[in-house]
Amino acid sequence: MSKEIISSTFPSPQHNHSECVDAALGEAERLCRIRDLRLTPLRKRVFELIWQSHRPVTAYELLDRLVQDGRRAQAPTVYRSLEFLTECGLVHRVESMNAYVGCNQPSRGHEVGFFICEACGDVAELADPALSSSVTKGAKQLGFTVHSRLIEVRGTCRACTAIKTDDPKRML
Amino acid sequence: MSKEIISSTFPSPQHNHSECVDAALGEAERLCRIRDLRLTPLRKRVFELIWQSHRPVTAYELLDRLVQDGRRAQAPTVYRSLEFLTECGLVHRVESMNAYVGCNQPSRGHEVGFFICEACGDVAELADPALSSSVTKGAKQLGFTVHSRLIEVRGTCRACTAIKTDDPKRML
DNA sequence: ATAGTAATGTTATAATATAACAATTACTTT
DNA sequence: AAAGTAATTGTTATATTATAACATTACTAT
Ligand SMILES: [Zn+2]
Ligand SMILES: [Zn+2]
Ligand SMILES: [Zn+2]
Ligand SMILES: [Zn+2]
Repeated sequence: MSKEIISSTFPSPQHNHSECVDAALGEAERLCRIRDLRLTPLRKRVFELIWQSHRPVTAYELLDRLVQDGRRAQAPTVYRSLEFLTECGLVHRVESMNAYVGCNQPSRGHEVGFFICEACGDVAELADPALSSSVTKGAKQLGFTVHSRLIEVRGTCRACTAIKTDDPKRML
Repeated sequence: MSKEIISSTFPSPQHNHSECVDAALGEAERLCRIRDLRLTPLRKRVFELIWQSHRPVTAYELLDRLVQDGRRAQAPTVYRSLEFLTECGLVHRVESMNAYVGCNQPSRGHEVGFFICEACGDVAELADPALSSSVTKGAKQLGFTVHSRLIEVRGTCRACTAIKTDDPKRML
């Protein structure tokens, strides 16, 4: 049984995003139930806000939206929720952006890489064993024991390559 | 002619670091001369400070040292020098640490990955075509055009694995 | 109900980074 | 050399990202 390449493709521009949100929320609730983790209303709301798009969102953007909700939120509120969500694997931090994006396959423990479109800002997540093993091989040369990997690739997604016009959803 | 794996090994704990500094400085001056870039006294000093170890150093640590030198430096002074040094490839930014480390092979354009020892803090740089091509392959699956890659691997270097004692140079 | 734990609220501040404009220095042209 | 120009650095202020510390509230378990 060969290892599988698990990838979230980039969402097509016309896709029905509410399905993404529903799926992510359902999966999050299921996982938290199984693992006996508490997806409180606040944490759930932060998770929903992160899933409002496939673009990473910053902590302070989330804070603004919580305040718009009518909550009396402050920075620590957001950072605590983000800590919870990233620790249980529901959300990933994109280091090169200081921002957070929903995980597409939280139920599988995986070494992910991110592909970040510089035209539309969307991120796809790729768990490719070949990529992991390349890292491991590189490490071996150095006599280095790998604990964790961070891979963030910047470029242009298929859709944005297709529309060569200057009408991206957002410039980074 | 097969592509070469270019790697800076982790420095041995007893290595003569002043040789690293001399080599880096010499190379920096050579490159700047060739490319007609201005390695001013300030920039050179920042570069030297970065090379005081193989550990990434933050902008504000550099600022402190400049002030210790007797300069009237402020944050923008440091960030401007860092911008110059990173843009001409003499220094790399380690995104996951908000810190900066000297480049070991600035004369070659390369897609580098960083291996960061969590025990001693030292960083090695690896330019492995196999790693780059794994990224490219992953991208191809997604229909993604790669502009740049960021790879930061955390773990334990050979020396720190060897000394299982709790006497690392520095804990991260 | 009461005690204990986890989560959230609240205030303050640390750490990282940049904008804007002034002064100085270095380079070019005369 | 002097003047003009561009690049660099100085300076002040502020934006952005993140955490520490302690108070309060909500949930659990006896
Ligand atoms: Zn979607
Ligand atoms: Zn795109
Ligand atoms: Zn050295
Ligand atoms: Zn080490």
